Amino acid sequence: MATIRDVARAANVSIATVSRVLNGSPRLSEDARRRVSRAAAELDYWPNGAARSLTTRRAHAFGVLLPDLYGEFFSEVIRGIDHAARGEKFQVLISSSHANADEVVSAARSMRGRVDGLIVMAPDERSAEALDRISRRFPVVVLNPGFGVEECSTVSVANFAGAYALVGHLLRLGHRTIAVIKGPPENVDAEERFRGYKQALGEAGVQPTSTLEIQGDFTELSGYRAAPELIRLDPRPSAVFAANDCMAVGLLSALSTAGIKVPHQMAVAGFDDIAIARYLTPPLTTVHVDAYELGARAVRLLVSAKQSSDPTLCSHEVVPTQLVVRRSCGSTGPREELVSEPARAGAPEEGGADGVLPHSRRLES
Amino acid sequence: MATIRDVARAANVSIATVSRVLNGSPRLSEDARRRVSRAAAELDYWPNGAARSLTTRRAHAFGVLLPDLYGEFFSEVIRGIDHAARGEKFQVLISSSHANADEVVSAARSMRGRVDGLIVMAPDERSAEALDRISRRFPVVVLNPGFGVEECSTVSVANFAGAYALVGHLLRLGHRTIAVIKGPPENVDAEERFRGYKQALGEAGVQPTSTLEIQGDFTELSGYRAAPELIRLDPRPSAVFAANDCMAVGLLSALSTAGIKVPHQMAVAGFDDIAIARYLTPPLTTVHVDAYELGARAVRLLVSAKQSSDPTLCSHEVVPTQLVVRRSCGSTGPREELVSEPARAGAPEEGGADGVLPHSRRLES
DNA sequence: TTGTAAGCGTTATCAA
DNA sequence: TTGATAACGCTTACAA
Repeated sequence: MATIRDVARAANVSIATVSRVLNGSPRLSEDARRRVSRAAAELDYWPNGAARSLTTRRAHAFGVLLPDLYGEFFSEVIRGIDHAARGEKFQVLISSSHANADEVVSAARSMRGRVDGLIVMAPDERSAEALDRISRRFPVVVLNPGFGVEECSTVSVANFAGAYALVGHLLRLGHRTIAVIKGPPENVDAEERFRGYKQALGEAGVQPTSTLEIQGDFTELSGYRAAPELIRLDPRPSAVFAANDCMAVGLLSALSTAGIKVPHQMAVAGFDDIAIARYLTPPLTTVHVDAYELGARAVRLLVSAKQSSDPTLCSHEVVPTQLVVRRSCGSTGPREELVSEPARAGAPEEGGADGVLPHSRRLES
Repeated sequence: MATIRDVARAANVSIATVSRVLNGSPRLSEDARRRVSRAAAELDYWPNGAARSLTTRRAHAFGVLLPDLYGEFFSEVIRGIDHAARGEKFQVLISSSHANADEVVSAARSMRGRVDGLIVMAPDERSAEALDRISRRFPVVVLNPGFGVEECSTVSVANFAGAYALVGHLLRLGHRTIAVIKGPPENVDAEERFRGYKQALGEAGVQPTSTLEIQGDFTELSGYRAAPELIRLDPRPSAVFAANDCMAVGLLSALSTAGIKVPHQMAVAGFDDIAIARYLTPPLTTVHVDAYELGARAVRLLVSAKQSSDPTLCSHEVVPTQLVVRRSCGSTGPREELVSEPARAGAPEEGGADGVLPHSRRLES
């Protein structure tokens, strides 16, 4: 493989000149420029990125550390990151499946010298110390941390506000006995969504009832299993808020088997707005989480941190969620205004598929 | 940031010794080992990857070049790659949204020195020359190439076999007038699926009828628009093979609106087995494409190429597809044996969601 | 068993 | 405007 030395030799100049030409430095004779360009093209010279980043101390790359890569959420986050990074001419180094804080640190460690910054999604609440260690060496943006993060920037999902808005919607539809299927106990998203639920009920003057709070774990199965419990309740809830769409899917399936009509006998709402939500029977009212935006903002934060005068300064952003009203909760008196969903950010135009898809209404929260 | 020199100074040894200890070289005094480990820990020394790969000439990373990152297919490919790479202690450098061959080459170029091999999905058929250029500098595995690739290894999806098996299934169900909604004209997956369709019909002695071959473009909308055409046909087809699931979704939606019962009045089948396929009404019979495996195999190929005696030797693998029988095509006489779907490779256990999901039958092809 | 020193392929700082 | 040459931080002969 040709190196800068080979090009220099072929062009009959020094390696310094080759470097200058290739990096577009001013103050170069047209002659040198021509000779170097020609030699580089002839040898099909590809500069070595490792050598370059060793001297310049920048890698033109971001690292991404995730607990998992499974499911739409993570793939959308990645897509947002990739897209934004590409716009900034940065590459993306991915490392996923980190089950605990130690793995995150070791992955970050192995990226030393290869990335200019890190986007991290912490696997659990005990990662605070890990983040601290990492952020001493890299600019770091933490995605949706579930704990207080001081030393680095964060981008979070508006879980609380989303749940609050959704339950508010249910209340406005006239529901007063609203059950909830909670997410896993230690999960921060789950906790925030539950807080939003409580808050909305509290403000509406609805008494909290612990029997209406069913423990789930974000799986379809746990939603399925919640059904008999819900049906048995007295008074039976007229609406159920599943803390994520997967559980709503399981619940709908079980209710359908049990012959309970949705939304007439029981309204069902979810959270996340996964792809299948609109194809369910009935289409699921839920809260849209913009994972793409989460990733894209993280990149922007990282870029602006590098350019700012005080790189240690950190900001905390919250990506808003959107209430997506479909048919699983019925409608308020008069027919609702139907608004088609906007295309996903950065998604390829799907040629007016709007005409095909179930309509829905969106409200930012 | 501490460098190897700082560690050497603190441990009172030479940098060579530090390097040896950190890389686990044998023939070292316990004393040196202890002192170096201690100093490294104390300084929280993180080796510089760029420097390391500059000297060792290996980066412990693979590059991934994709046309897009949108949709389940690509995210599953990435997941397969990431998972397999992690098993081999390799990192993954991603670059997507390449619209043409030039962009692919320039992305590959920018990865020089930073990766040990490349997994490439070519954006179009004119990429052959680009691949040639790239494979002169890296070991390359091409994902699902639509053209003959000699100079590097490939992993492909069994599009032909999948379509052949699916149409065979329709024929066995007694269908003789089977329409097809084709994919975009230049698309290789689309072509292969169409070939499989033709072949199956041909072998069954069914005359090809050009009016049964409707042009689509893989979008939901094109499937939707195919419906009136199909309904108007005389004789009306008793089954339709949509060359991908998106088009099947659009078609189902249109047929439902038109009041045509699926599968009784018209059977519908798709290809890809996207996540929503099993949630459609009725659940869609389709062909499962294992994108995860596609990615994972690419990594394995790359790894084995590096270890083989002749790294220029290349192999061509085909990932089999699976016929997934759900309810959109009806059933053969006696009730079909119902077999639940296996978990996705490498996916987290979803705790027996089998009980919740629509059942389906799978056959490898 | 350890240290010295020569790279790896760039960029950047001097002089010229 | 150009060319030597010294970094950058590491690994690895080769010597000791």
